Amino acid sequence: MEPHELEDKWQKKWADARIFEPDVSEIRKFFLTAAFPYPNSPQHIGHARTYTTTDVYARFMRMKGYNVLFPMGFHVTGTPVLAMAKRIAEGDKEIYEIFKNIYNIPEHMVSQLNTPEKLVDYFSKEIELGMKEMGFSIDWRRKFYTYDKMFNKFIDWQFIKLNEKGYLKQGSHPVPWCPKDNNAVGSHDTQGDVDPNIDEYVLIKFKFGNYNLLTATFRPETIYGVTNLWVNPSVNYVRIESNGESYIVSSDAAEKLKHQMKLELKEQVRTVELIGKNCTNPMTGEEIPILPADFVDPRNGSGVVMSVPAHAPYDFLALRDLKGTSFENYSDRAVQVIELAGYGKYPAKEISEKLGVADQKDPKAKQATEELYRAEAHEGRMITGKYRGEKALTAKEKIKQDMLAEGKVLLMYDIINGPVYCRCGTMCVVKKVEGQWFINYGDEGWKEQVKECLKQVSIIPKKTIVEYEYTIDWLKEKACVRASGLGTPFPFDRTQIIESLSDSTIYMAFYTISPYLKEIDAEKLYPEVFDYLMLGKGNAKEVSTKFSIDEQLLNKMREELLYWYPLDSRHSAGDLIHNHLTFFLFNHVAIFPRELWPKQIVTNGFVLMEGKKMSKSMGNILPLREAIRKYGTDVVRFSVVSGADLSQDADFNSTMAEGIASRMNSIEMLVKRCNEFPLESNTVDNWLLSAIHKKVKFSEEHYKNLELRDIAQDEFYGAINELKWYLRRGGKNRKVLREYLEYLILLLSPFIPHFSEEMWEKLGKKEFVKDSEFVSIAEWPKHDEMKIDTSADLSEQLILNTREDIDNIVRITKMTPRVIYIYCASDWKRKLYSLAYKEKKFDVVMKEAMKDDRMRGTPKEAQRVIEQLIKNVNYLSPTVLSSRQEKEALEGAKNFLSSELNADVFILSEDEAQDAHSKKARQAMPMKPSIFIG
RNA sequence: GCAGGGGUGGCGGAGCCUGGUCAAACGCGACAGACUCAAGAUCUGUUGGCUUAGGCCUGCGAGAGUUCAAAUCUCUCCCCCUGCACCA
Repeated sequence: MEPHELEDKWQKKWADARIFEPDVSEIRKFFLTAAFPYPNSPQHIGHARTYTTTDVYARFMRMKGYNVLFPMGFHVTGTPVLAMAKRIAEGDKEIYEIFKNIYNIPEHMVSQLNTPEKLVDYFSKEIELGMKEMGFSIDWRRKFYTYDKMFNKFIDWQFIKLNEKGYLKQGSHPVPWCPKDNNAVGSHDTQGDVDPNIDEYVLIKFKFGNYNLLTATFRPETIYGVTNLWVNPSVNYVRIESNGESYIVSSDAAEKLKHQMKLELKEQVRTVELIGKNCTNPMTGEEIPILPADFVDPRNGSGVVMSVPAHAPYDFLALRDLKGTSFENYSDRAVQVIELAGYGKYPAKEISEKLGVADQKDPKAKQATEELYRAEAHEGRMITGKYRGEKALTAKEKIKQDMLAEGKVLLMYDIINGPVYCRCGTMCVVKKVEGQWFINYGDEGWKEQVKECLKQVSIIPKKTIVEYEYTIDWLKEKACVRASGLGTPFPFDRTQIIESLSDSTIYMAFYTISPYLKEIDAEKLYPEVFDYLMLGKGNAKEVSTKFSIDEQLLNKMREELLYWYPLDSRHSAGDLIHNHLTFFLFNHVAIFPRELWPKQIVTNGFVLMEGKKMSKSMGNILPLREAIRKYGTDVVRFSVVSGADLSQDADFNSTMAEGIASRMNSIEMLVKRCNEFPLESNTVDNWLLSAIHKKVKFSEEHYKNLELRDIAQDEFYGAINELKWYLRRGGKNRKVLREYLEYLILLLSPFIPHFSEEMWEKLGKKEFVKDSEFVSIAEWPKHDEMKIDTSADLSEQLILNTREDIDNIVRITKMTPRVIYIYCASDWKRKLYSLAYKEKKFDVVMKEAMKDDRMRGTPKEAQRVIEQLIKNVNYLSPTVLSSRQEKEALEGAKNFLSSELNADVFILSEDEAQDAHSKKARQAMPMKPSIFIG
């Protein structure tokens, strides 16, 4: 059967039997969720990693006997789809190209996706189909969209709760802004998808007559070393008035400052009115000149720069460049502010000369600046001013605060990776938004509780715990609303929309009640209703009467929540630790009682495509549904989760995918043929049974810890190799094979469920494990300790070693063996082996050995054997076969060896060796028989 | 800068927490052989160097140390990747 027929067949059967639609029951539950998708593009194989990991886990837990709930919804909050719909409506070429070439959506379809709703509808359906084709065991009855009315009411309630706790606050906040669109811009709003980076300049007021020149700097601590100011003669400067004061800045800066403070634009100021005149350093009171420099960029900061030639290479260079002009007499002045090991009094000069920087236009000036700034900030110490002796970095902050308090400076935000342009073509600025709402993740008491919570959450992989700890410490106020976007209006200012990372923190609880909420008019979902449903406040009767909602329904929902919550496992890619997953903890701690806090978080790495990161620009995105069509669901499932350890990136490539398919094929052949095998037993039978029971024994732990890669290695690739070896060794026992396969299919079922169902069906009535209509809900097998057979394992190991040794000899001697004698070591050597394993010391073993009559007879030989054993004392295994067992094992493999090597094989014990062989035979050691090739 | 993750055979990638069975799992690639008219697929073997008896040597970013013994532990250094927010 074609993979796709097979997939359809089982997906349909599962759906018909509703085996993934759990309800409240007596059975112990397991509730797990994966981060829901944002439907602004088709999902690719990378998205499938998290969901497949979750699904494998869900399927495993289901087989372990849990009532498992794995729901899914769609996150349609925020601005990207808005921006996308707008671009489509406007006929933006670039987006049409992306849709056509990368998403494979025909052009006539694209033009219809011109509203956010249509886009969401299109992509969410596409994604849902993909998830269904992947065979994810999702309960689709619980699906919702975050712009559903009922969800809005839920989020409304959440924010009312946060406010009650005092976790919401208002303040001002700088955001990247498009002055034309009058809107905040994210990376998806900018040309080339650039993410604007905002940094803070300190604007220092230098008194100039009745005005102030405003210089912009990142290094206010160098104020003590200012020798002059710089203005660019070819730039337009203007006078502005704000807060009763008058300032001079570049006209570009004035435009930007408009968005950050109230100001009036006054007259132009010609640079000739400035250059050569003096102004006053507000810190030192010193009079300093205003000089011309070309490096000053009017678009950066204020367009006026303070010159600190001792520490700023540009300033030193610009001064030096004045030589030969009328300002020549200013050209060699420097005041040292910071002391730095390895530098003298004039670090900027020293580094510029060291690097051979020609002038202020030389690109090397930038390098010199970066190098010196880094060193000084990190290791430099103040040698002047109030904070003399302190580190430059700490002094910087203190000096800034002091001057702020004294009214000597203003602050200005600027985009430091600019200029960044909005898609509309306008250059973005920074706007200081007043009255911005925040969730105060900086609240110390809250942080403490979250840390408490973290202690009781099982974090997988363990090593990511530090990242959560770090994030909890580092989080501060998080702006939680935006002026536009899809989602829930903010309850305390309905003109604002709650942004997407803030409305997705406790939605897991919503799944428990979402199917029932659909029966209620959303308008009735007042906060008190959720108080009851989520927190058990009040009682169903009251709520029912007050809001005319069916009491039974309320009880039912409360019951669902209490049954499913807390969440047993949360899954996402590792990049969300720094925001979503930590917010998730914060919000649960804030809103829910301790017993409903999450139990586990699992994060995973990404998927690479043929070794490279998938990206639109590389054009190497493999859409999930295309991958399914090409390789089949189970192959895709297997590839994305088994290619790497959980936290590492997995590589998807076609050779690997084909390899998986061909191995599945091998298993299928055996399943089909296994009943044709005779019942003939062979010494290798016990080994195969031992192997499968070991797998059963150890795979459970791997599944629990989501060590999916190990499962793939041991249970899939390992099984193939074992089966191959079994057949090669002449194994052909129908029962043994069936037993192996029945267990194996159970172990593989969470990974490759469609294939497993088919094999489960093909195997027919089970003879060794408990049967079930679907392997997907079959009982997880238990191993039989009795069948784990150490001596069978050792025997097989012995045969393998012997085979390899013979190969080695043949290869080195280049002879064609016609007859092979294998001599097994005597039992007295095995006694020494066990002694050596136990005692590990030569003299102890030797002493013990001499108590034995046989060995006392030939002390030299005993000594030689002990020496050898002690030499490799750490390689010895705890148990060892007896001479008889060894001979039996080899005897059982005689035909195998004989036919593989095309030679007559004789198995003897070393005592039976004669003549020329006897010397060689004496070298036999336990588990390493001596070999004589003739 | 801060935080996190890495540097292992031609490549991907285990192992390193709990030092010895590590010339290093597993896979890919390459080479040789079988099958085939041939190619592909498949199967068998080889794939650091030396070696006519299962052995020896060199090796896991660089350097130093601890140890009988280090890819594995400690220290120093170099290099690479990711994140740093209001954005899903």
